[in-house]
Amino acid sequence: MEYDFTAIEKKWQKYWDENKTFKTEYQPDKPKFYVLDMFPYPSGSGLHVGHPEGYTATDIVSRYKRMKGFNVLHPMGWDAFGLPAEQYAIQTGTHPSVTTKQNCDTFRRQIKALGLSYDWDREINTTDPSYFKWTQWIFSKLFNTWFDPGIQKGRPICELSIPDFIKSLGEKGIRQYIDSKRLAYYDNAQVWWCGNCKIVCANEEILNDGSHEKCGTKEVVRKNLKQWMLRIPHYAERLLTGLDTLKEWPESVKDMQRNWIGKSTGAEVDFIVDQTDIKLKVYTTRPDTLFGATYMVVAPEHELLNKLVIEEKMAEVALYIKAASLKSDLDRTELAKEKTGVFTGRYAINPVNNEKIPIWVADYVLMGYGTGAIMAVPGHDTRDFEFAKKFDIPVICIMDPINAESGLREKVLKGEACWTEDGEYINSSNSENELDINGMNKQNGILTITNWLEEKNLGMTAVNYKLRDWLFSRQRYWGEPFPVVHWEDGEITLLDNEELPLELPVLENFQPGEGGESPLANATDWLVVTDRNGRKGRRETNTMPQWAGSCWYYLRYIDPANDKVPFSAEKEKHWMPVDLYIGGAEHAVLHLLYSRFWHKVLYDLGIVSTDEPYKKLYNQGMILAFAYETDSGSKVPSDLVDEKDGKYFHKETGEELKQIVAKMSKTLRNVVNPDDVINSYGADSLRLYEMFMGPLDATKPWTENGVKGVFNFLCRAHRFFADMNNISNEKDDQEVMKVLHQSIQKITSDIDNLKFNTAISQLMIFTNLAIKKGKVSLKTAKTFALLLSPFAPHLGEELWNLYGGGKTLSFEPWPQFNEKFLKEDTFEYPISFNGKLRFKIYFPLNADREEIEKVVLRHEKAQKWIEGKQIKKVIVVPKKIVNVVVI
RNA sequence: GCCCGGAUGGCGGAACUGGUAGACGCGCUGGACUUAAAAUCCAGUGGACAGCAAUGUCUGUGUGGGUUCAAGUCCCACUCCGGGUACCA
Repeated sequence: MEYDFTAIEKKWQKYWDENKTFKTEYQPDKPKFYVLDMFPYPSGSGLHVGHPEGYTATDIVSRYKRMKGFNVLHPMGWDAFGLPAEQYAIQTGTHPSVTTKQNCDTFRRQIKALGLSYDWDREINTTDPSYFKWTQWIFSKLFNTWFDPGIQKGRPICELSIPDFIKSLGEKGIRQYIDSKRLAYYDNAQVWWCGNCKIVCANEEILNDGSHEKCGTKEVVRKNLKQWMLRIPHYAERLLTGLDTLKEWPESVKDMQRNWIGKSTGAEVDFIVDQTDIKLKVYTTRPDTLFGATYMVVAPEHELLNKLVIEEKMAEVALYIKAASLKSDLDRTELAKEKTGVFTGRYAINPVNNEKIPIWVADYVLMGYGTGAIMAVPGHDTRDFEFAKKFDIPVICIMDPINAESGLREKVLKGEACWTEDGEYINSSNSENELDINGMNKQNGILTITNWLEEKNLGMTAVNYKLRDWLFSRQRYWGEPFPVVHWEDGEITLLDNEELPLELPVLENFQPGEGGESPLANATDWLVVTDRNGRKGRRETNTMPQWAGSCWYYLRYIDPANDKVPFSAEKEKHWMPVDLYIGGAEHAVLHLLYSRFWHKVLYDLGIVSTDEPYKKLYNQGMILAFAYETDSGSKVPSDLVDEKDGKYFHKETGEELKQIVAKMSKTLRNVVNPDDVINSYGADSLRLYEMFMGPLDATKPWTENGVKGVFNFLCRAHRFFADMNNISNEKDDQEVMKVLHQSIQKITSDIDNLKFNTAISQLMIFTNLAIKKGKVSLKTAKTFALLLSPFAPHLGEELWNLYGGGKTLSFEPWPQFNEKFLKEDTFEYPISFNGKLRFKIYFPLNADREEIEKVVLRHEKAQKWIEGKQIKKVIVVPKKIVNVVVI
């Protein structure tokens, strides 16, 4: 009987589809399990083999949990807004919604061909107005929320109390005050603009060398445009501390988020500017190095800069500011770049010793972090050191690197090298103001000086975060429209909830508007609004970024058809949090941080019931492919490569090539298409292979032979288990029962730990034994079908059906292992001498140490190792090992 | 530079809280079936050495040290590879 995988897979996919086998009903009395995939962007090129990896993993867990009696929520949908469909529209005039629909259809067909147990009735699409209605609704919530730092909580804007001095400013002042507190606000911000494409780009589209990834030109500049921003830094502390509660997240992801949030503790210190009444505030993490400060730097954008500069330096400084403003952030931060700067002609007074230090302007200080001004300590900060060396500014060593190697220590003490580590302070006292930290270490120094600053009212402890406001608008057509009107008098109002969704206008011209505006600027009818009083307004032409839809989609799956509210509160309470979330590591920071941020806001507003959305997170690894390169490192497309005796040669030049592992790419011609794999080996083989390749989180290269290997296993399994001649009425022998129950135990715990590769190897071990035995009982064969089914569901169902098990095995109870079959009464002890294994002896499990020791030492084979030596001791580890130590 | 992660046969990878390294699969070798091949089945397979052989000895988890009766696993130093991030004061 042949393994006709195509027929089997079609048959069961049709069955699941028609019977809605995996439709999830709301059953509050049953334990729930919510398994989520990071939903895909449906690109035009269809599924690649990377997609099924995560999807198969979650599918295995879903099927397993169903059999374990859980009510499983396992949905799929489309993150379908995005640039490619819009660019295609610019080129061809095809509306993005048409392209999007086609792509979704392809993705759905391909995903269904994998036999994944999604509840397709819950399918969502971020471009669907019935979906983005609620994305807009959440935006309104963000707009109408402020963060109360006192209780570290988001609150409705109507609960914001207005200070009296603001009230006295009148309506406009009040409005400005309120706007300055909203989590969503509208303000000038810099964006990337590609002069070649005449389009605004996202940060991630700008490559490290400053070129635009789409067109390759370097005509990318910064432009100042009015933008929507979200005040995510207000939630920095919550987002940070929340990480500690996520016990089932990979440490690496949490570390990346911590780094991204970038909390640092230090002090703000006020410096008086000599001969002025200006106070210059700096932020430093090293207030202990104040005695070593030999100059100060302010960022070119610093608001006090113009007031600071002395007359004679005005022109030079103005020139410098101009030059800096033309540089992109990238130029400014490019490594190995020579530092630049200009002296302002002004001096500041160092509060610890009243010495005058020059104030410079330099673009290595960024306006967006801290106070935009620093005290520079070249002796103990590498950047300041570089700058000081270049401009001949004195370097004072105030910390003796007592543990450094002597040559370096000499240099540091002379100010010829920079030392940033711990040591012992020197030159750090001033008797006039009773400050002395000489001899202390870094930790005490920081503490002492900070206390001193606070006492003297010169500074205070301060905390800073690297996390910046989130630029939340894109100058694009194919995104969620903002439910916003800009009125001619400057007021911004939101649409009423009843007016949502605000749909996109139908356009024929998708070219960007003038001056960096989105194509929506062309939709004049849609754009202009007039209110009841004849006041004219204009809709927002920006749209939301792609992150918006993916920030909350896991909530919509809970109640996808609800048109009254985004989701019912009762159902939300039942299903949340997501129990298992699997996706690529590329979303470790942005998507997961943004999504956590929105969730926390919704939580504060009482809209969701949990503080964190995702209980367990797991990153699947990337699937790579073999590629080939010449000695000089140039890549050779895979179809130009011949293999001979494990070596690789260029088909045309005959040159020997190196096999390397690389990302699949069209240019390397090593892309594997899941459709092809399914046609040749079936979906079960594809699923099984992707899980068998290695640990789920590892990056691993695809090999055709590997697929053949698991295909071969499924053929063997089918040949044996689908042949009723091999299924007997008799009881299985002890060995079969033992391995069967070992398999149940191992596969169960492996699925719980997402170790699918070893679970599959156990299925193979059992199959090998069954084939060797020639017959197994019906009960055992049924158990095997159940164990196999999460991994290879089509074959699992087919066997189950063959054994007369009923309609579908999807809700059959998961097999339980019985300890009694695993019990052994003897153990084969490895006997080692001085740690080296020499031979083995069986002992009954209840044999005591003395007895084992006696038998081992008397054993014939032992004499060889004992002879002429002294037995120092004998170590017996029950059920593990015996080690005889001789000298 | 900084922060993570990794390195085990020809290849992908196993190895519980330190206790028989190399499970399972691929590849390879030999054999059976076949006119032949494919498919299938059986056996072998880290390396070196000795032996006709069963077998035996040595060696072996990136490198160098250490702890331990015992180290792939723990500690210290280093090399290489992958990911993230970068004038964040």
